[in-house]
Amino acid sequence: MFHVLSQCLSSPTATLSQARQAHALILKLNLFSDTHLTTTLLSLYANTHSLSTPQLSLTLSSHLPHPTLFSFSSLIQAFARSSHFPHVLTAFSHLAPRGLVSDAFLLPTTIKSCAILRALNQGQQVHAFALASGFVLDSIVASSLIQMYLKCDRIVDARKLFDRMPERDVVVWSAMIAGYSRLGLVDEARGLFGEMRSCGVEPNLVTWNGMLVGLGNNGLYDEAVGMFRVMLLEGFLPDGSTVSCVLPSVGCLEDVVMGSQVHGYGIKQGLLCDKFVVSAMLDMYGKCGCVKEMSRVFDEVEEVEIGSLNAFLTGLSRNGMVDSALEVFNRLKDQKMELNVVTWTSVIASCSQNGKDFEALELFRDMQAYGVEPNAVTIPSLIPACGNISALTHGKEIHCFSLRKGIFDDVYVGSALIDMYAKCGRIQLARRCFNNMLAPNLVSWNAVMSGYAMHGKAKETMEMFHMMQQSGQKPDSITFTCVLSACAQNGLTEEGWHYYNSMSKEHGIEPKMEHYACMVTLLSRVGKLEEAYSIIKEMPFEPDACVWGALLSSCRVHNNLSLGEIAAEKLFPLEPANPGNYVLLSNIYASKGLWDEENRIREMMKSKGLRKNPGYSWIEVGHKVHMLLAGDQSHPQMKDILEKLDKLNMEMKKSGYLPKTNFVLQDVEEQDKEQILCGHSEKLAVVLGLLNTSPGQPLQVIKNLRICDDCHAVIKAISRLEGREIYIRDTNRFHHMKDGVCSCGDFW
DNA sequence: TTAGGGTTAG
Repeated sequence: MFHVLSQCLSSPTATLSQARQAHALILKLNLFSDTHLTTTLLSLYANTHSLSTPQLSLTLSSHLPHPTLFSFSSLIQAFARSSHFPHVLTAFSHLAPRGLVSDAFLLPTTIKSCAILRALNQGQQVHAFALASGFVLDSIVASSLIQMYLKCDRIVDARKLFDRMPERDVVVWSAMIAGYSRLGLVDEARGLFGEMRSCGVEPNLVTWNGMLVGLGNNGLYDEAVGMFRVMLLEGFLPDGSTVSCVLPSVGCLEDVVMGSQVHGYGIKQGLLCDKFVVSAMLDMYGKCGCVKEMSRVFDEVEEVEIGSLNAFLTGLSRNGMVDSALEVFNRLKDQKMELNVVTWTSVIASCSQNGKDFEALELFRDMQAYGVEPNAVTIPSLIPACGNISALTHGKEIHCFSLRKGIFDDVYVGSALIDMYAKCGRIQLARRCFNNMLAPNLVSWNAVMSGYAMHGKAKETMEMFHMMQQSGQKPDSITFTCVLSACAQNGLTEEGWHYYNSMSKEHGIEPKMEHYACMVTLLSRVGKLEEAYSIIKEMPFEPDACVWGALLSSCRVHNNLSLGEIAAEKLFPLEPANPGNYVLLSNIYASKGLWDEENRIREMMKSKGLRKNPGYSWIEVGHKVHMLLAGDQSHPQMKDILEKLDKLNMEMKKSGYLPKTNFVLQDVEEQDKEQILCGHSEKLAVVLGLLNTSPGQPLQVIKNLRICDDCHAVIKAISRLEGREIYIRDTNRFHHMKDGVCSCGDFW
């Protein structure tokens, strides 16, 4: 019976139910005193993943009265093989109380379990034992300990052990190099690599791979690819690991030639059955913009693996093919493929980055319905969607969600929240998020400054700029875009020039297109149109549409025809299909009563098949975001909206409001002009908000075009008449209206 | 019978 049981339990095909039957038999026949049999039973339980750590402890103490070191060894190896690392540690901890002393062979497996579990404390205990027993002199024990310290981010402890080793083989050198690489300490890794060779130890594939990862992960793409070439020259044959280590760098350099060579090599060596190689290849082609090659790699894969799918989806959306990405995603979801958090996050990010904000919010709900837990990457990928559509309620919910999940000191989440609150009109909340951050980075500083700039708060933007420098954070070119645009919002020419001049002089940052665009806006808005034009003429590179657009738009504000025509002449070829530019020029003609010229531009638009971009606005009421189109009658509450607007108009007229009909630049009767003004989407959205929210509640509206003068005046009046704070975000900035006054001071 | 390396989401 004993023999049969033993054989049955040792069989590699033994199942859980067989283990249970054997267990029952062992109990019945009182065979628990046999160490070998009991150990085999426990190992089988371990392999079938059906024993919890407390159960194990209990079983060990009650049923293994006289175990030997051998029974523990085989048990520990079995647990490690079946990835039951906590069991390894439990079993190891049962040695000492039984008077058993571990041998050198048992230590590496135990230490590795500590490393995998990041169990530093237990690892240190094993280290103490290794020191006391002298096993630390064993090179395999020492390299396990080094690895354990590296996994626990204790590089100094690892290095101490490394330096004390009497002899160092290629394994331990490789481990140290990879450890430094992973922590971003590339100089140290490079140093060790050289030192190793001068000590006469030749690197192997693992050593090279460790270096390649370190270089690539730290942005040293050129050096990574260079090292890869050296490696080939020295006669090393890259394996799958090497290929997936170097491909990310090839992708970041967009080096298609190298990429295709590696691809060819991979095919020849049969490496494309390796999932890491496939996803790295997809990622590389995606980054290089080679959608066709990427799709071919994906199509040729026999079985779609989750990592490759994720790389493929990201590659598609990186190349603007969001719809294709969603189609592939939906198809595989319907085929019941198991999608993970990376897949969901990837499609959420591509939606929120490509104007599919509502879809992003829906995907976030779906992923949870599918039982996939959002993580610290999902949250900052989703938050921009709320900012984009000013969905404050949704944004706050996601903020709460992240707090509930314990994700609050993440710098990406923090920065995304700052941006979201600023875009939803709540600049104070944005600032509070910034103040709560433990370690704001450049992106966080830029987010809060861009928030202030967007709200026209130049003083606060400049204050933050100085605080940032005091904190030791260096500005980048985006920081200056924020500062300059804040100056432009407020017509602060002197300050604008000061910061503009300091860019290259004090910070070594050369002005880019957007900085010129800010300066042109700043100068031209305050009426210094000629000065703005001189800046354009002195630019060291060809101005783009933003620069000319800024000039044309100010020419429209100041009705400057001659410069407006110059700007338009440059702008039209750059953006032949942008109706806004034609509208600006035709409006300048209209404002001067030059109806023939105005007509000519309208005809030009018509012949190009262009129509004026329809104006629309969004407003969030409760959980629903409503979209209103200018002049659109389809909203179910439209009758009530127009009635309310009529009433408000009457009240405004009583208090002296005159419709600013010069902003209806069409050759129509005054009465009709007034009618057209009433249909502007931002007004409709504000009134919809008034009708559906309780008195005193603030309203926020976003508009896809710039707010017109009349809407600005009317909504200011509404804020006073109705006692509401109203936030309007147009393409340019925020208008915070309260008690009949706007935060922009009527300058925009 | 024990030690070292890899891809994909912000």
